[in-house]
Order: sequence, then structure tokens, then C-alpha cells
Amino acid sequence: MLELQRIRKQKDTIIERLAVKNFDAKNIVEEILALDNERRHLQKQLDDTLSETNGLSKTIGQLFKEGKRNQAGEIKSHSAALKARSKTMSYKFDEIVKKLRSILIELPNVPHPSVPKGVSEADNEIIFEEGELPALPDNALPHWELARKYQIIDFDLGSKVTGAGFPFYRGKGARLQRALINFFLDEAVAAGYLEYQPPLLINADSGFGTGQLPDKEGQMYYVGEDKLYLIPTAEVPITNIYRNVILGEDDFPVKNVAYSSCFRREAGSYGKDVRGLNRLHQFDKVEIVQIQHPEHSYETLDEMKDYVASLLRKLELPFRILRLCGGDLSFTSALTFDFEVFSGAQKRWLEVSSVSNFESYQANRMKLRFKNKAGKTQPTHTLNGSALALPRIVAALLENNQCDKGISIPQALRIYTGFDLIA
RNA sequence: GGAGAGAUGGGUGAGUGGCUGAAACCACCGGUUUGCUAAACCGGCGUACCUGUCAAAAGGUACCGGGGGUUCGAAUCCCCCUCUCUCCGCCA
Repeated sequence: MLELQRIRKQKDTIIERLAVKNFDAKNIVEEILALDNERRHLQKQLDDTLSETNGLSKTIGQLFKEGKRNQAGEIKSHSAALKARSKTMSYKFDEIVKKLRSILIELPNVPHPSVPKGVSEADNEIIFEEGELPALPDNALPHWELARKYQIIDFDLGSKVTGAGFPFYRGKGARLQRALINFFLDEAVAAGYLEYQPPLLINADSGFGTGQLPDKEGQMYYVGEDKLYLIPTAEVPITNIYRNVILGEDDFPVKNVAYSSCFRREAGSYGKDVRGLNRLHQFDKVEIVQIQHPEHSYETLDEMKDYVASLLRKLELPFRILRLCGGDLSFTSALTFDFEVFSGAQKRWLEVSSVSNFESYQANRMKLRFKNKAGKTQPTHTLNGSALALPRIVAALLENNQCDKGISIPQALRIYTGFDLIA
């Protein structure tokens, strides 16, 4: 949610920049400003009336003490009339505030100046590429066939027990999962992140805080019996730790990491993109979250970007970094870098991480603030990134490292897997 | 799941209808004193919105878990919800 003050001050800039996201903000911004004016006007009226009533009440108390009951009675009736009036005003005021808020949350975050205009992922800007694409023989197998061949992931069994998109990992496949999780967590802790193990279900307030609700409600699994949602990413519980929190300047940067299973309904997904591990309803991910002073958040974004790159380098996977264009940028993000690894047999780039700066958009929404040097509270900036999402990493590892003897494990992972080869 | 108790500012905790945005103490910040540290003393110390202003100062309103009600007036009385604690039951 954008700050109202900012909309008041930078109306034109905001409209201009949101155009990069292909969002026509003109009308909505005008409406917000009109409602805001109305709200302020009403509040002034209401406050004045309440102030008058408070004054009268004090007088009544005084008169009662002095035993002047008759006089008090007169004022009482006046006060009662005022009260009725303030009640009507307050009702109207609440309506306006509610409406203002509901419109305010429809306004997406303003993209950073470096975000290129564009309508789809085709317009994303490749800013970095590293590693050699694997030269696999023509008979190289896609990961879902390798998974079957070596009996390390069972998709059919998942379908039987749960449904499509809920695979079983088995034997060395399961061990590989565990190895990756430990590898990612250890790396993050070494980089200064504090490890958390979050709840996998969250309440509606938390869903709202990070922006999953109300707009992406259909993407989360909902446990109606208890009014809880399964987390689509650890970002939600980890960032919401700081909902309604006021930090000190000394607390920056807050660096947290968490492994969690992630649950996504992925309603509407279909086709070749979703085969095998490419898109699942349940998957594992290690997520890094930082909370930073607004002046330093972009340095932090770079730091996180470099960190994710270091992981892929250690896994010896060819990868590239994309700067998302306006059209592909999420509702809440100001700037996002996507990481893609090349999966040799599918001959496709697969997204394995998304590192974003939300600036104050999430923080303002969840009232995460800090006291600045001047002693005023202002929203912090929040950032997060996957480091990393497992399934597509596994897909690329399996496909790229396949050879006659089996699938070889990259050096960095071997101390975690305890084996060099899946055969 | 059953029974009971409770929820007050960063913390402890007072407050059962008006003079309480809230005592006191601790923590914290500033100052005085002081070889240094400590102690002592003095002062400050919540959040949001509105008015005001170049900015401030100043003022107003709301907030004592959340929502609603009674009353001229509610932290204080009533109703609902949430959460916490204790005991019992169940259980990884």
C-alpha cells in the first residue's frame, strides 16, 4: 500500500511510473485524493463536535459536584443532541475511511526507475549470464524420465495419494532434497541470516500484510474449519513477524532465512510448462528476507542478488539474471530480479529465484516502521528472495549432470548428500 | 474438548464511572554533579489522524487485547469474539 502522503505529493510521478506497469492510475489516484479530502474535512467536523461534547461532560461533572442538578440537566440534553450528531458523522467518516482504504490497496507498488516498460516475460531484460550451457547428447532425458529411471521421484504415487503436483521423493531423491535444504540454510547462516522455522499456516491478517490477500486469495489453500491459509512461501510468516512493529535504526539490517514447504493451488496452470518438477502444488524453498533502512535497500537488493548468484555458482549451474519488465513485475514489487537456470534436456530456462525490493509497500501495509534519527516513525523497506526454490534446481541438476554412469552430484553438495552419483 | 483465572504504555504494576493518556517503580534518552566508572539529583520518555506552519511551536480527536452496547461522561458497568495462564481429558 502506498503512503497517502506520497500520493498527495507525487501524484503525477506515481501515475507516470505506474504506466510502466501498464496500470492506468489516473482515475484511481484522483478518486483517492478526493476521498482523502472528504475524509479530512469530515474528521475536522467530527473532532470539533466531540471536543464540544467532552467539554460539556466536564462541566456536567463539575455542576454535579456543586449540587447544581438543574443546570446540569439542561446541559445534558444539549450534550445528548450533540452526541446524536457526532454519531451520524462518525458513521459517515468510517464509511469514507473504509472506502479509501479499499481503493488504496488496489493501487500497485510504483516501479523503480530502472524497470523497463513491457507487457510480458518476453520483455524482461537479461542483465547477466554465467556458465556454459551443457552439451548433452541427443538422447538426453528430461528430469521426469530420469526420476523414473533412477526411482528417485514418484509423480504417479503422489497423484494416487494426494493429487497431481504432489510428488514423492524417494531414496537418493529424498536425500538430495534434504541435502539442498541444509546446504541453502548453512550458506545463508554463514552469510549472516538468522534461521527461522515458521508455521506453515497463517491467518488472514498475515496474508493481508504481505499482499496475498485480498487479490491472490485463490492461489492459497484455505483451511476453512480454522480460517487459516497454507503458506505459498515462507516470506509470509517471516515478514509478518514484524507486523505492527517499530524498529530502531540500530536494528538494521534484519536478515532472516527460513526453509519451508510451500503450497500453491496454481489454478489455471496447464500444459508443457507444468510437467515434472516444473510446477508443483507443494514444493520446498529456502527464503531470505531482509528489512532495511529506506536509504540502503537498493544496496541490500544487490547484496541479495550477489548472494543468490553465489549459490548457483556453487551448484555449477548455468544461470542468467533478468530484470523484470513492468508487465511481469508483481503487484507489490518495485524492482525484481529473476534468476533462471538452464535445464539441459528440456532446453529451457527455469525460474529458480525471484529477488525483490518492495520498498515501503509491504511495510506500510503491515505497519512495520522504524524510528528515524529525527525521532519520527516511518515505514521500513522490505526485501526478499528465494535462495533457492528446490524443484527446478533439482530438475536442472538431474538433466545437466546426467551421464552414462548416472547423475553426478556437484562437489559442493557431496558433503550433504553423502554420495557422488545417483545410479 | 471440559472447568476456572486473566489481558493496562518497552517491562513490572496501580487504577472499579468524571480532576486518568493513564500513579509508582524499572528500563531508556538528555542534563547537573564527578579523576574514571558508579551513585545521587533534575528533566524527558506511546501511537495514529486532523488543524496549524516554510518548518516548528501549539491545539484537537481517538486508542488501556478486538468489536459492539449502557451513560451527559467508560480503562472502570454490560454483551460478543480473540488470545494467554492454571487444572482435567486427549495426544506427536
